[in-house]
Amino acid sequence: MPASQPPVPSVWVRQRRQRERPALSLDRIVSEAVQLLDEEGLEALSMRSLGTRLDAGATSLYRHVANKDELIELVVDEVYGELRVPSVEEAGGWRDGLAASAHSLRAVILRHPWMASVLGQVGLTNLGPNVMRRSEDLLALVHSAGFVPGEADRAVNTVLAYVIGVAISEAAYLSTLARSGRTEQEWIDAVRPITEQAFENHPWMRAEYAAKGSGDPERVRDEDFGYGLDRVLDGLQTRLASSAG
Amino acid sequence: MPASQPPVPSVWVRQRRQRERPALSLDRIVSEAVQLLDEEGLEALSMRSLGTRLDAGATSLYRHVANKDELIELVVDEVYGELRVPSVEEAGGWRDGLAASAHSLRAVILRHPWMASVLGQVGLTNLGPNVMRRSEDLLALVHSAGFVPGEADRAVNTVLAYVIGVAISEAAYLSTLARSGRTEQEWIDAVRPITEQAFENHPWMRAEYAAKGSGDPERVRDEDFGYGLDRVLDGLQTRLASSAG
DNA sequence: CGCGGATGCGTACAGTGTGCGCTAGGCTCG
DNA sequence: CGAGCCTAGCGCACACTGTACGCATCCGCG
Repeated sequence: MPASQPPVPSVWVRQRRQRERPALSLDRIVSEAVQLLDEEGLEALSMRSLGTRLDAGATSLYRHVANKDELIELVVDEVYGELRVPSVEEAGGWRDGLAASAHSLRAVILRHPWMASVLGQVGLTNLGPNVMRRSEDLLALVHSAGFVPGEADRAVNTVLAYVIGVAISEAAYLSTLARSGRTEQEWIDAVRPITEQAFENHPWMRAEYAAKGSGDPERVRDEDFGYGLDRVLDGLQTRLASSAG
Repeated sequence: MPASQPPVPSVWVRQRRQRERPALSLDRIVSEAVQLLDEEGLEALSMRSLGTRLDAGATSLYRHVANKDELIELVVDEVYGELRVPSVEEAGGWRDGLAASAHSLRAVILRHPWMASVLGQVGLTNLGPNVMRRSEDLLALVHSAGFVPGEADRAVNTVLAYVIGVAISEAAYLSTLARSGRTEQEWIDAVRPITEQAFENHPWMRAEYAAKGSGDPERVRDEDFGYGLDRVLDGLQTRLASSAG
């Protein structure tokens, strides 16, 4: 018998059933990971910190997850589950349905800004069960609009790509903002001199900057997003009209 | 005098001017970092590995760069410098000019697939000198189309968001493909049974999959990208027509 | 010739993902 | 009821990360 012994070898001392919380499980791991990411951001997620939150050792997680990358794939799919895709009937038309889905996806990503840093790392996002469900619903939506198989997924992907492109930039901005610990207004004030100096030789940018004015930044982002989304949906509608005629 | 001495204290032994390569400089650091990233991917970039490539110690880099995040900001801006934005005259119209810029941006990101993982982390991409130059050119382009200040940047951002959304997904896919060490066809064959089983309860997805057929995957991606880009540009054109009328 | 500022580097520290082999509890089979 | 196995969990160890600190060296100036 090796040298290590419990301090006092007695039944009364031996700690039994110390886990009052339910045992480790994939679900518990994934949902705790999402919470940790939401609260403390991507770089705060380590196997050790996640283990601690679950009253477990770091390496215990590896009984349920092959490695950290796999954990992240699971987390991404979990979050995609929050996406809401209405049926044509609920939405009252394919266009409103697509618009609602787009707004929902943007909201999901902004609710979990770390998604921005992670979306570019995950290869086969498309195979997760939640992602597949939502994709199926989106395809049904655009099919009802009149897009035929072979074109329907192109239509869906056009909208998704736009939303992801916008949301990733926004999320990256909001993440650095959060890390800075300042309010958005403080941040803007701090950056203003730098940007204005950078506009020195860029008259068009200065003009845009001036035209945008000093409204509520969040409202500006919302409206900018809506503007582009309308253009994308217009483009799809044009396509439908011309191929139907 | 402390204990450490050169092995043989003599002028003839002392190594002098051992650096034949030019001294460390920001430019050299950034461009070597881009090369390293292109050749070995994002997770191969460490301060130590980059230092070694430059015949320098890891910590020497910190004389030129505040930290790794700043290095990455610089690298991103450097790569954005590869973007080509034609003038209206060169392109023969705003629409072709925007399309060419979009194709160029996609090509840049696919040439440097690690950009996908990094775009979501970099906050103020917009302040880099190269990014600002390209943005200014893009604004000039859409202004020539008839977009007024306050709307021009929305038009530009709509296109950019679409391109970034598409390219990020593609780049993430291509990165995992590269890491797998297989050819794309091998990869597709390996994944096929999984996807087909996943399509079990997803008839629309199966229909799309079938309609897409088994063409050259790269060509399919190119055409898919072109399809969405046409829709986005259509949407912008519609907007121009209606606001002009 | 001397000196001061810039540049590079060696060491060190805290923290990372994860492979390996042990332990102990719950299950099944005799 | 007992024996054995299966598995979840854990402690340790390893190679590696970003980077703070202080010393050594060099270049250009007076």
